[in-house]
Amino acid sequence: MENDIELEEPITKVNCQNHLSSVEDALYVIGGKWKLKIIIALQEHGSIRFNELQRIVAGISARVLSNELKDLELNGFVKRIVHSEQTPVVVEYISTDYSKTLKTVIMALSEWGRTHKNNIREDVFEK
Amino acid sequence: MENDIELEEPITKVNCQNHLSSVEDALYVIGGKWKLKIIIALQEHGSIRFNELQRIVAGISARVLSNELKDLELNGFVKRIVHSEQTPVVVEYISTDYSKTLKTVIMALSEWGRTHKNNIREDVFEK
DNA sequence: CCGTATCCCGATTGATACTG
DNA sequence: CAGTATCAATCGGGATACGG
Repeated sequence: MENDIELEEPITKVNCQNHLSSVEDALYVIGGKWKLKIIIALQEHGSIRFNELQRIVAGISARVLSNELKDLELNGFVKRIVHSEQTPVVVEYISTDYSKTLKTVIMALSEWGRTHKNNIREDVFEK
Repeated sequence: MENDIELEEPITKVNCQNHLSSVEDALYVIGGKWKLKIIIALQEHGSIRFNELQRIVAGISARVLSNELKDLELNGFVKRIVHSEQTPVVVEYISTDYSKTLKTVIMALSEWGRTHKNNIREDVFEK
């Protein structure tokens, strides 16, 4: 990165690396097929049990859901609460305050996905 | 379209399915390890050639980059321009206007990733 | 009911080499 | 330079079965 500095857009190139790096960091934590969907389900349902969650996040298997929940718990998005006083044991999952910081991300993605779907239905494929 | 006042339960469940569905649609197109990063690089560099792009999007292989670019072109995020008058052939990739609609998504993700990284560096893991 | 443990398959990807 | 071809390896994830 030495000789192609044209002084045209020096800041842009820095911004690019910043964005790339930050987006990469974000995707590392919330990327993948399921994580955001689980977070959304958790946020909007308040408290959910395992099987209910599996029903809401359509298509996910118990094994994958279990693994994803562990990941999300480690990263502070989910709290796992065990009611061991009951039998059989009841386990609830709730979203944490930290997961609320994803609100703008989720809104942006949701909004974009919605309009994109409409665009496709209309005429994206006709030039 | 509607007010975002936090209501109680009934609307929430509908919103959940809406969000889940929309986010799913979004991730279908821009999900995965590379797509957003390629879009970012393209947006901020204006016009890039293949090998330059491969350098910027660190870690991507030529094969994967080639496939991703085809996908992105099909979905209207990238335009491929071939200058066949030159030898060897020069190919540039530029981002389309449609990819600009992702601006808020990228900003939200980038911003979140940045603060998340800072949080981790500090004390997220100590309660 | 709430998961975990295996097994296993197909898709994704990295490395390398090669072509126009 | 701009990719493509091929192969090997990895990995996410489904199916199933089982234990607490």
